[in-house]
Amino acid sequence: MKKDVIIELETIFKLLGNRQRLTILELLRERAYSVSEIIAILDMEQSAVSHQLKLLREAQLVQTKRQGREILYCLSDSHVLTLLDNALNHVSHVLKKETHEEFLAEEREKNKKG
Amino acid sequence: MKKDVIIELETIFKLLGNRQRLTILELLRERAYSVSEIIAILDMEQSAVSHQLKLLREAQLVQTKRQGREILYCLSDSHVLTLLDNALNHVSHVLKKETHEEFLAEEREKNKKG
DNA sequence: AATTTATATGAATATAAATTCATATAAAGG
DNA sequence: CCTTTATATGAATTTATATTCATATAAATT
Repeated sequence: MKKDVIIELETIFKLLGNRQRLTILELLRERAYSVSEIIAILDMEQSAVSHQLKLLREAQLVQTKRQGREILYCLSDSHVLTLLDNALNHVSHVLKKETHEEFLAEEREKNKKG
Repeated sequence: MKKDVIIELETIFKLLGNRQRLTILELLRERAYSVSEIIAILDMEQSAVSHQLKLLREAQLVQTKRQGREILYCLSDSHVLTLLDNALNHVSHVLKKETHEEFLAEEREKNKKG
């Protein structure tokens, strides 16, 4: 695989690897929301949300359009949705076996014994 | 979406959001490789590879089995492959429009003017 | 059982990313 | 055109992640 593709993959996964951004994307699955709505619904700091949205925008994961005073954010395309869904598949698969929490608990046990 | 699912998603995407780990996973798509093979092929530090493999193992993205002196690593399941493929779809979609590099160049231009 | 080879781990340091705070911009409404 | 409201940005700080180095472990070979 070419290096620039790896870099692009890294970029997009890095973006998705953040709770705040995931939560925002998850919200935007539903419909478009304005920044202030996002802030209110997800109870996050204005500046933090704005910074995160900027990153998502730059990576073309979300799009904006102005509506009066507000700026509406929505998902750019269905690829992102598919990506999230597939990740969910994997996650539920992993969760069925054992949760990350259980795993970490086991690790702690091992360390005590060892 | 439940919080623990978001956390799991975060965990997996965070893992995938790293060039070294992506490159390792990409290699393991082909077949199983021993740690020393991975080190040689990808020209990475032994310790770095070992640390990354540990993370991938803990997240159940890869599995191991001993073969004589060596330890073979392979992908755990097809979910990971699907995930990578979907991400690639998105990436090629984004790359068609414009590369990240071009985008950043544009941003720089904007900043000069503004 | 001592040595070699392959891999893993811990801890320190370096680097990158997130958060916060202050401030800027830009459109809308008076 | 001045003020308010909504959002964005820059820079400093905090926090998380990666890298490196030294060392540990564990199986295989002698």
